[in-house]
Amino acid sequence: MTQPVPFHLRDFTPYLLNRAAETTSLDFQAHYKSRYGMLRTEWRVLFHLGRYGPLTAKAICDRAGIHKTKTSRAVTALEARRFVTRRTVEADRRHTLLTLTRAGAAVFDDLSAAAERYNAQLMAQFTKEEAATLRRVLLRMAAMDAGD
Amino acid sequence: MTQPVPFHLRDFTPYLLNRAAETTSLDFQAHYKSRYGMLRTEWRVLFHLGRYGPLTAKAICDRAGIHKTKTSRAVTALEARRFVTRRTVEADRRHTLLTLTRAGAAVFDDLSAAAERYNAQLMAQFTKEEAATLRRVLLRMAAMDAGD
DNA sequence: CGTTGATGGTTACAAAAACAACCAATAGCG
DNA sequence: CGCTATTGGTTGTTTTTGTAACCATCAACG
Repeated sequence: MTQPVPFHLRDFTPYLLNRAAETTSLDFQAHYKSRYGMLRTEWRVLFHLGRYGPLTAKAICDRAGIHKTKTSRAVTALEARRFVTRRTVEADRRHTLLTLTRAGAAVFDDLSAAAERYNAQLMAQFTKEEAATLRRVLLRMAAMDAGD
Repeated sequence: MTQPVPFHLRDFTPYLLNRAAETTSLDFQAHYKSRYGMLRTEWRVLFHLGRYGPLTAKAICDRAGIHKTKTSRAVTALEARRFVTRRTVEADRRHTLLTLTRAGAAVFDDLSAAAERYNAQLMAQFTKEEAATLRRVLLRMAAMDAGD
């Protein structure tokens, strides 16, 4: 019972997205993995903290779409490397505010610059219109209408 | 040392790709996971076999970009559920040719139809041009110029 | 106030993936 | 032939992730 016009895997968007995501992430991984021994989740958390200021773990979860256990472990690892510090919010002792240390901020500067360069180089092969369309479509698909 | 014009995570393509890939994959996962208890890799392997005929494990690895250990284990699982059969190629006994059973083919038909529907629904919110651009850009990024 | 229910966050355990070592079969070459 | 290198594939072991249960703190309502 094969379909009349079987559709190719190349036309299945989730598959394409996964392949492209994997390829580009693996490429960029070299930066944070070899230089700083970080995992992807740790890099994401670090980026959020560096870019969007001190945040609670919950805020990172919401903005970055990372599960709270993953975030918790990433923060533990980042803290062990002395890239972030935790501080309990006295007004509501359930929250802990996360801040980058000076060392963490330096890593963020280095990596975010590398990310920007990588991104520029990656997108250089496409036209402005293609890049704009890609961004718009992906944002919509990821339901990233607000925040990140 | 914050950058003069810090760039947003929303502009970092690998991040967007990961978010979109995760969102769509999680959506579609419901189909093969709840109905057939399959894992993503298993679904991918099954799809390749259903769509592109009997293949060796190596061929699947190359075409689908899946590591050989993952493929091996996926095949073992699919065989246990009697969705595929292995047959050693006598001309070169290192190869084993994988084929879908009737049951496996039925699952493929069901799931590929579901995939096509899901994809159509996902892309319905975009214009033809957007969809075409997305496909072209993703194929290029994933370096999927040949095969899948 | 006191009890119930959220909420932010961590920890314990199970599932899956990454990585490396391994085995059997074959190709290539002296 | 016989030795070494390569190839297709599997298995073992360690990391990483997912899932669920848990703890502490606070909000809300009687």
